[in-house]
Amino acid sequence: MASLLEGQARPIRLADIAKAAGVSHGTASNVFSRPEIVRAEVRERVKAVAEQMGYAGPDPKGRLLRAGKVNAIGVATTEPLSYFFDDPFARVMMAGISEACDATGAGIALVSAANQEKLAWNIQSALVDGFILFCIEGGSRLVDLTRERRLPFVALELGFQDETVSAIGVDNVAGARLAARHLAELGHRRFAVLSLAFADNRTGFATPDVVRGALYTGTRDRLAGYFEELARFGIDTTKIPVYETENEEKSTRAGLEAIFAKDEPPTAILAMSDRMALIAIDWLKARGLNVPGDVSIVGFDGVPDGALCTPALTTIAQPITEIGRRAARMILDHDGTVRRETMGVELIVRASTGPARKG
Amino acid sequence: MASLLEGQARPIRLADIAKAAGVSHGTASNVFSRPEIVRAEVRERVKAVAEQMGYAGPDPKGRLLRAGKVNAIGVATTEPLSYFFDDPFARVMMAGISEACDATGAGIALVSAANQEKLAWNIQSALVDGFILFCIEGGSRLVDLTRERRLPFVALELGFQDETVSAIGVDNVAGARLAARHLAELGHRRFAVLSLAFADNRTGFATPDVVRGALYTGTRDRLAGYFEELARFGIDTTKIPVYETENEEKSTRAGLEAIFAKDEPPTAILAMSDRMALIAIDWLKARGLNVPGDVSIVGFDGVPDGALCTPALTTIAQPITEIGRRAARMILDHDGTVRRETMGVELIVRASTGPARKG
DNA sequence: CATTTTTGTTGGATCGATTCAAATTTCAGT
DNA sequence: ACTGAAATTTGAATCGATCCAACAAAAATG
Repeated sequence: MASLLEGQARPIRLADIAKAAGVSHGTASNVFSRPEIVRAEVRERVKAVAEQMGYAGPDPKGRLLRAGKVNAIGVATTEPLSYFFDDPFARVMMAGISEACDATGAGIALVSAANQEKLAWNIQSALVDGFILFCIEGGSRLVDLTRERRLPFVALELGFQDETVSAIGVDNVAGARLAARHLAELGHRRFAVLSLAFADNRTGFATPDVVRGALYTGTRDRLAGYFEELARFGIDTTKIPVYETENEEKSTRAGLEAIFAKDEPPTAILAMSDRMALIAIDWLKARGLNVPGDVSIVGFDGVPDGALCTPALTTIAQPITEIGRRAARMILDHDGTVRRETMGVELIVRASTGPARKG
Repeated sequence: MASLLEGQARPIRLADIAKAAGVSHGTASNVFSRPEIVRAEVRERVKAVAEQMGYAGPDPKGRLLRAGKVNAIGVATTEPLSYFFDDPFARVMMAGISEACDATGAGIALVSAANQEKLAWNIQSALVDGFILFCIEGGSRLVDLTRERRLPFVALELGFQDETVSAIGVDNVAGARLAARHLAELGHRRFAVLSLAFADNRTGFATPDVVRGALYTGTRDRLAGYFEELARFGIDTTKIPVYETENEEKSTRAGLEAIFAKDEPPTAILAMSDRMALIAIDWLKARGLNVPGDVSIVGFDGVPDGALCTPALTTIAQPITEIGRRAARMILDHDGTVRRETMGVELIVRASTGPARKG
């Protein structure tokens, strides 16, 4: 008899408990979700029955459907899932998001995908109340996909002209100017820029055309900031090589090779990310060049790793954790409005920059 | 008229589309989930209606309830959520889990909680098909809580006697012996152990009583391994100080203070985690002691940071990524059986260990 | 004792989809 | 034109809970 029931292996539902305890659905539900409104005697009886039947407690699946809210926010990127645990920038950002979620008891669902179809499916089927989008490469596609879900979402890095999407980013122009001025004031006159992409899947030296047609306005703004400030020091910015990388090892090294193959190698490098800056330091050291003796470098982002490497990296620090916190809160207490926030940045002078060599 | 409808702001459901397009629920559903079985003409009509009405696509909440499967695995810990992004061990483990999830298209939900009640609630209400448990502190409570969900789960670090829970861990005894032998063969005779906790919330020197009554068998096994091997070299293990820490900065430093305040300070430290070992290196350097000149250290875990610090850490490496992968797969293709896997470990000799000082 | 309040319980409606057996339509073959 | 098989479509049942208006019983009030 018992074996017959066990053979079923059907999980026990709230309705089963109600029937067995001789109460209604409603009362059984109350025993678990609002026990205080149920008479003690009944409550105990139902609980006992539940215990004895091996009831696992109200299944969140059912509750969820009824409630409409999942109480979790999705964090999505086009990179593989491990990106969240590998990339220093992402990690600090996630710490901020975690903090806000911890505070309100919300969960975090990581969404990503190796390929395009899976990305679409994962976005479509993620059980979340909203999304935070890491817009790195292929960001525009990610935004389009997410928009179709008609859930609140925030894009990190407001690299989109599209004013209809909520976004949090930093003042790229101001940050870039800070970096450029710092180097110019140290006497540098020959520059090179390690740039992020201006559009999807680009790499190599960027022409003015490319810059003008930039899809990623974040990249464009940083370059504009560099150039504006350098121009104020009377530097001819049209001569400055700008190399687009994929913000990873290989293309960054290729960029450095190309830049230092030129006739007049730079004495200062403006890198649009700490990642590239760190790779550059490594590359220069391996080439026997001294940082900052021969070449100075300024990064962008302010990831913790920058403080630990040798020499420690001078950089433009974003308030990464705070951005994460705000992004999470934007989703958590979403009020239907589009928000676009721009955060300030800060120049942190460490050991990777120094006075330009005389001569 | 339109304004009246819009005022409702009720999200459009599949049923609305079906009605508007003049087809049944079933057909409308098929248009989205199995488009190939619907006649092209009908399919296009329904899609057009959906598009025009601004339908966001089938809501995963409904689908989920019906399907029963969430297609996501929960990773839980008693630490705050940011633990997953801060702790190097956790990060490598997550990379492994991510890999397995990416491969099958499953999602990852991070579960954690600042306080006990929230932990319970978060575990109870997490929308997942199973759990991977990071059993650090308070692991037993986490296991109890999870068991109540009656979902498949795996404990990482099989630190539980309880043979009824699935777990993946390493051969702690063998690993510890490897570490101890390495130091003994280098001529060391005076040791100290930086230990993980033997039970919840413990810290300070551990007495044999404490060790015998260990709740965490993982810790007990490592210590047993150290002692067994050292005994083979004729070392009196009863004299070896064993200090339990919370595996973080403060208590580890306190442990080092206490250990080096003793009459005959050790020339070799056996640390049960790389984290503690790294902190120890730092502490020793600040104290003017040379590693490995004055004191040798062996860690346990094999986190990437260990390779980067100075001096690079000699350690017992666990196949962390592989453990993560397996744990995820155990949940993903769960067959109802209890699995307990023990993985091998490896001694990685780097620069933090050297011959014992003469005299 | 009749009447109002308070407290506890009930059962049906609902959340938003998927599924499947049965009904219907389409179509090839004669 | 007719038949049987194949291709589509239908509509009710289901997933597992919560909510709420209505009702019943008990307690408080006049």
